[in-house]
Amino acid sequence: MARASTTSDAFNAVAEPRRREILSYLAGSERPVGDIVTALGLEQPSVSKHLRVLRNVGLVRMRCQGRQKLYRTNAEAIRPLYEWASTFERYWQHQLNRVKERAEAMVRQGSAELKSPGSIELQSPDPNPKEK
Amino acid sequence: MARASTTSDAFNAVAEPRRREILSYLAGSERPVGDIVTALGLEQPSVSKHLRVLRNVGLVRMRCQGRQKLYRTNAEAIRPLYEWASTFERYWQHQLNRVKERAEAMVRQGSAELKSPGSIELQSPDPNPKEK
DNA sequence: TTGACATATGCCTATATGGGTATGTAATGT
DNA sequence: ACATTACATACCCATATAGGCATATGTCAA
Repeated sequence: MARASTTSDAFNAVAEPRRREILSYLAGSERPVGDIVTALGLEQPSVSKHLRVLRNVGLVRMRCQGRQKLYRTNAEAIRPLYEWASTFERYWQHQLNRVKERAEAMVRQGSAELKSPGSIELQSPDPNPKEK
Repeated sequence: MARASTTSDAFNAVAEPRRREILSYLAGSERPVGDIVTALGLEQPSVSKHLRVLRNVGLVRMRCQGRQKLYRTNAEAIRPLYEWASTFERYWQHQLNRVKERAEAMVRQGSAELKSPGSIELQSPDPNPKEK
């Protein structure tokens, strides 16, 4: 079978970069579709489709006002993502400690294996370092 | 064009439910592929492919040990998701306050529009309530 | 070397998508 | 009524899957 439908859940809906941009843009204040089109530089039908997906999973709410439709992001629907990610918080804290400890140990024994003890790379570590 | 590649970033990789399961399973301790297969009840080639995707975006690390390969989730790579989601934290708190205020106002004036003031639905609100 | 075990890849298929373009529809203006 | 504005849909197409199955690769054991 193919990939799961983007309309299935927030995780899939948010996997699309443009939809994340839309969500950020619509956070805080409601806006008509046209504003999104000009703000993000996308084609109008494209925006409509993304909004459709976002609406289906509850990530945005819509309200009609005359001939325009005002959208705003429903932040509440992002919470499940937040909670899932925070499940791993304790683990990345562990990793932080492990790295720090190893770094300090190396510094103590004057090892040159660590290039710059003051700027330990944590944001984008090498995906697959040779361990041992 | 089609949807963005799942190997492009963590958001896409995590959109797949099975991959989320794998990440949870591999959080905390490293495990050989076989364990994942039996634990999650997936086909071995399927697991290998998911691991490949997860590795490409840095969500898991791999280490060889004899004829097995030990995988563990790299929690650090989940942080960007966490941070993105937490961007919306202030908004869902706003919504919380708004709902609470309305609820309290209704309770004060004895309105019956709110069925049960004590259990305000926040987790899965109606995606598109008729506003006005 | 031969064989068993642990994983990774290759290949094929059905499907879901996102972009682009054209068109449908509803609301407002003249 | 007619034109215009603001969106939503329909349709077509190229593409990236994910699943299932067969097979290749790498490692250890006898």
